[in-house]
Amino acid sequence: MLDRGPAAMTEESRSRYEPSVLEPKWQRRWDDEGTFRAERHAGRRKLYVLDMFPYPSGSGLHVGHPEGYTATDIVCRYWRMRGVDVLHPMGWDAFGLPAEQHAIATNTHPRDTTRKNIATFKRQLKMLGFSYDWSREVDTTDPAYVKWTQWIFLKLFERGLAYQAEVPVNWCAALGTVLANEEVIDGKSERGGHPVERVPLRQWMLKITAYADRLDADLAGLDWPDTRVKQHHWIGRSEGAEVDFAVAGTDATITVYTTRVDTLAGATYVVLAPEHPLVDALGAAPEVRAYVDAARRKSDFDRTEAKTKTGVPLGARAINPVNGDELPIWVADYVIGAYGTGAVMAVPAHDERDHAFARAYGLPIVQVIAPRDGSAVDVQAEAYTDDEAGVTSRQRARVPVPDGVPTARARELVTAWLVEQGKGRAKVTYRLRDWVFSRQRYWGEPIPITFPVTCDDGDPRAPGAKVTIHYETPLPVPESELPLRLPDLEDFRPGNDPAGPLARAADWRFFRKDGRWYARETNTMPQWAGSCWYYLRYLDPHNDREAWSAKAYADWMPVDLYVGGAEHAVLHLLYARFWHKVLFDVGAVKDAEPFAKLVHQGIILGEDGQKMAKSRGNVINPDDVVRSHGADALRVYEMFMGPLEQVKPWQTSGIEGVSRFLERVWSAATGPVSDEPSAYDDATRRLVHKTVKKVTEDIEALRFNTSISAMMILVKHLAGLPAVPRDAARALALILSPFAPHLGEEIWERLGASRSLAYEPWPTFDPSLVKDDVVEIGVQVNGKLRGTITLAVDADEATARAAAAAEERVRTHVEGKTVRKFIYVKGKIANFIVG
RNA sequence: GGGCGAGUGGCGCAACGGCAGACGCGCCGGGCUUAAAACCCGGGACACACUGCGGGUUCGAGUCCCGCCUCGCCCA
Repeated sequence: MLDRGPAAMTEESRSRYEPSVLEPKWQRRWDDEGTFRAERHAGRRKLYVLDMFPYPSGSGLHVGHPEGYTATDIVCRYWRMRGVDVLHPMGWDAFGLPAEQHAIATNTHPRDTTRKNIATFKRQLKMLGFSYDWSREVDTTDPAYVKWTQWIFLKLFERGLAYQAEVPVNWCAALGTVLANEEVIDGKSERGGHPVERVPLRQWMLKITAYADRLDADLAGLDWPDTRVKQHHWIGRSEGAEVDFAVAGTDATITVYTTRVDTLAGATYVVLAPEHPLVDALGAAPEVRAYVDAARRKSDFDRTEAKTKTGVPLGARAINPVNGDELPIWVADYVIGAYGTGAVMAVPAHDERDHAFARAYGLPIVQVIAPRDGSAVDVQAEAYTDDEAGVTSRQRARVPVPDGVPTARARELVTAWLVEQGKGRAKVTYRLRDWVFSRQRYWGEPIPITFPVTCDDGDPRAPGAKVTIHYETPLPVPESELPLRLPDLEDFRPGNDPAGPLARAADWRFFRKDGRWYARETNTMPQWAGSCWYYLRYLDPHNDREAWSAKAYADWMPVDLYVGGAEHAVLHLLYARFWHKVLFDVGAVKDAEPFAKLVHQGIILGEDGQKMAKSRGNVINPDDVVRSHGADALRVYEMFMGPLEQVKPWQTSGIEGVSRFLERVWSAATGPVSDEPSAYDDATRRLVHKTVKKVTEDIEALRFNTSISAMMILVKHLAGLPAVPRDAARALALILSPFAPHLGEEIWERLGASRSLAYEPWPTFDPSLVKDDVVEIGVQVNGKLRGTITLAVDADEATARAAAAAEERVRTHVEGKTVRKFIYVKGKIANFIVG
């Protein structure tokens, strides 16, 4: 390995490549000179290149972070050299559970932990030489930032998009906290295995469903990978109908939602969720009570994923509006109360789940759809679910649907009939649910809402005071009072009060205004909140009068390139788009969409091909790699591993290869350099131009691995020359600099420059030098390669044919046969078709 | 079960429908060296076969189309 001892200053080692010396030197220079401060210049193009900002965890940077960050850095450095104004900022997504848990475990304030972690992350990112404009750094936990997150919440609140609702949550009494669905396994807490109950809890909700259509439709205009499709599925728009079933002998009505109203005539029973209000009214039998109680203890996941669906008959009957059939009403927990209407019509002939349930409980199966091609199906044995190929059959109902109508058309007819009869209506539903926006946690943005309080004893802060908080009357905190800061708590534990730890800060929670008492909301925002709009704060990070100015917005938005992990494909990217659209409606932003182009970097696996994890002991630490090989080597290696979007395993031997390449660059560019025109021979000149072309095109297409391979070829050639032409060395320094910026700068300086190359014009290539005059092409006989010939790139067909025919191995395959056809593609191939 | 993506040397991976395996790793041989490391040079030939499997389109398919298998991610 490289010797980094004091011997570094000896005469002999002066010309050695020492990243540990030159990398900090250039980082300091960029800092001191403010090289990467983003500024707009009249008449120039702009480019906003955004990285997903990290959560500053205690374990520091991971080798996965520099992958996307190096890619965007290359793009930024390249376009700056092409004369484009570039905005490339970085910040911290610093609220969140890990810091809070660490705080609980070590009894340190999350603010201190967060500050320390940010310092570590920042040191590590600087060590890698990324060209961020650090003057725009944002921290989601900074009160100056929280102020505007809260301001956006108030905008949502004003527009009726933030509301309170009783939502069943996973409450674990033993842990004294609410758990996420992923934290509940088999009705027990993931940690500790304590029982978890579904209890309704007052929550803040964001009405993202109001934007479902726009979020779906606007995906079409985005230059995004398959993430677009994922979001489309996640939103899950479906067009269906609500159908009203009267309950026989009562005034009650059961409304069901279905996407297959064409099968309505085939409904043979109706199922209510255990939570459905009619269950209490219709089913007093003890076995119904017991069933409903048992269902209450199961999670939605367990209920819908259970292999065998269970249910109990209620005894009551519902009337099918389409044909007057009386259908038994069942209660089954695979129907979820919070979904749709909490009731479904069951058509066992044409739905697999209903079919299984009908078979299990001996319910009738009636076919009303058949294959268009007339082939027979046995719905008693198996549900016939093909919607595309189905047509109505034996509907035997009063609706105007004859047999043989395609299902889609049948839905229109049945829906129209229901509307006419006042027994149903068309309805669009979404898989997307409204967003539960509150957390019963300490380390998050306080929700800027207060509630009136009535308190018999005068001061609600007094221990044991009898306090009524009027949650039904939420009042926004005035904008002038933002930011609403977190109180300093000693104890961050989520106590046995589902209202969260902030409820214990009585002095913070209760306050008096104009002689009346009020209580603050004690829920905090989820970690997503800060990341929903950080890309906007970068535009104008120090503005204390508004979240960002209109001018700053016009200068840089929208984001031209957004790079980050695919794990955020749905939630973060959907939430951010939602907020952006709300801000659009508020008039605060001018584009319907924030992120024009999106790329997900592939994750880096450990050397064993497994996901990196401390428990597997296969984690590569960037600090170690920089210490042993330097930041430039880490950057170049991560880009050389393979395509950016691909999942790739780390190979320590691979980074050694890249290190060798950088050393060869160093010795070629710092060895003998010639200004003699004769030293710049034609072959070298052509190779330089070809390499410039390849690297230019590859950077624009984000194909970094192949541009590095092209530079390796160039360097190998230059290293074999007695003296490297200065212009060739300068070109190399420039095209290498986005990848290995420290090395690029150092060579550039040693070649005689006095200024950073960060804004040096990107080298151009001469198309005539890139094209070879003479090429070697393959010669095939009947499509099989039989030899190669060398000829002028634009040689005509006759010349090519003569040369090809003269080739020894070609001749032996052609001789004695009739050439029926000769195919010649200039510069590509020659092919004899013989018969 | 559904959606999307990917299968190419020992490994990471290259190949506008046109000489498959660029570049790197590893391996083998050689040079330098007393020796080793580092470094430098060279090699993986010829014919046949060959880009997960089976079909198809084409003068020509790793690449396009159809079916299948395996793996990965997301959803259920």
